[in-house]
Amino acid sequence: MADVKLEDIVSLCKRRGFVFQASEIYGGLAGFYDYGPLGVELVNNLKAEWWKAMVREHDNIFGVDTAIIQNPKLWEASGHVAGFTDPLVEDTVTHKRYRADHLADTDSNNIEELTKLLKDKKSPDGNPLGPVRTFNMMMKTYIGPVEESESTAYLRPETAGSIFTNYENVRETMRAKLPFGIAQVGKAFRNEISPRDFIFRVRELEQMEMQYFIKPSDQDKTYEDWRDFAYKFLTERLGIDEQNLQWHEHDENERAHYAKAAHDIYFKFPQGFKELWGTHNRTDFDLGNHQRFSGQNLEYFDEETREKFIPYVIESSVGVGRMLMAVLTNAYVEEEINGETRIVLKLKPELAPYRVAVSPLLKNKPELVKKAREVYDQLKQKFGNVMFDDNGNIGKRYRRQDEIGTPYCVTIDFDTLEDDTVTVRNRDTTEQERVKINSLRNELV
RNA sequence: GCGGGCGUGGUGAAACGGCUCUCAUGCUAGCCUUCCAAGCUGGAGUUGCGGGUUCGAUUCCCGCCGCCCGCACCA
Repeated sequence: MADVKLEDIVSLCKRRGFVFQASEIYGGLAGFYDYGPLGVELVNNLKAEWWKAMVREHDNIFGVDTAIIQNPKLWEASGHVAGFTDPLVEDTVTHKRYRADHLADTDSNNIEELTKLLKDKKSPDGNPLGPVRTFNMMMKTYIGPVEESESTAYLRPETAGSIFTNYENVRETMRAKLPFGIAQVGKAFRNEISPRDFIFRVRELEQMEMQYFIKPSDQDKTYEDWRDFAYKFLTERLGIDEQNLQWHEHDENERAHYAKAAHDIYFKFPQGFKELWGTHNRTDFDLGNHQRFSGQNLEYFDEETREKFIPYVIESSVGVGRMLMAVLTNAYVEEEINGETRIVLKLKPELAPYRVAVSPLLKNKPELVKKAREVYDQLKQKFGNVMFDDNGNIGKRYRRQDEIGTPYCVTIDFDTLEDDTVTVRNRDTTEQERVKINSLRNELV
């Protein structure tokens, strides 16, 4: 089928209650989005699936949920205060912005030093440069009611930081031995210069991250394993087509300050192949820095070899919003049915906002409605996410469910009253099957 | 942040310096309907925000906000 357009996804999200612009009635706020009733269901399903695969199915991976605001020293140790506070200069003619340290060809972040170095330099376009200014990508806030510099804190720019600071706590309380992992799902905040592409690049995002602590000698094998895990999760658990996925290895220039190696899985978003899930070898960068900055001993003692060392870390990191967008894009299909176009979300049944919709064939026959309500109540107990719909005609209801990805529609007709059977209509094939009410629980999988 | 384009019911579109801003679809109420958006009769719902020009602005001008594209950025 033709490539999915971004506007199709945006329109569907709005129309059907997946994603709304934040503060929409006030004109919105760039880089912020809200999940609607269906979006939150789908997102919760995605997170639950990840948590299950990552935490529940691994004996040696433990979950945490840490504070969004941490001691600011954490971000000094992590390199974010330095790495996020980019010194920028502006071309006074074209108003293009450049990294001052790049133009000056230095590692320094010092404003005075950079100003000195760039004093007689021109921009790449040959124009004079404006003053060097810092641009901090971390969102600042204040602790306490008074805005004093002493009370400055940051909203976390990633969830990984506070996993590292809990490394020792988790190791100790869970009596964990290497290798083991710590996983977290949570919000992070970044002052993106220009948020773009709907929910792809945003200023408030939710991450699903896992940091796997290992012996340095295991780094290559473990790195490979977690790359496999990510790929399998996307294809097998989320049903994403392989043709929509691509591997991308970071070269030296692309890598984050903490990473020795980085592989991303790219997904074919409406705006092209873009980063979805990263696997990084962070080495002992983080724990090493935290040991140095905090003065706390974070070494691991290996009973077998009687050695002490700082564990290496392999990170697996994926954004919830991007995963949602990928799943929607992957599932979005427009197809011909009886000469008309229908939009259908071919979501895996476990992920769909509603597992099943229940309808009486006709609305103006009380005995059908009553029976349909009974079936609805039963299924509701089993699945929880069940919708009742008796508005309009039956075809209209089917199409409505198609568009929100409900895999099954159960219809109660006059035969139901005689023999307790219903029709189960399949979203993808549109075919119907006659099924006993008692066996419905097992059919709708 | 720079440059360009755009902003009209929920969605997708049309029109206009003035007359009740139009259409489709969706939503909704009633009727009808024995399986794929049928039909009939009703209903609610729109010019992003602020200012200016004007007798009068959704239309023209300015600012802001937002969205999309390109550049830069993406730890």
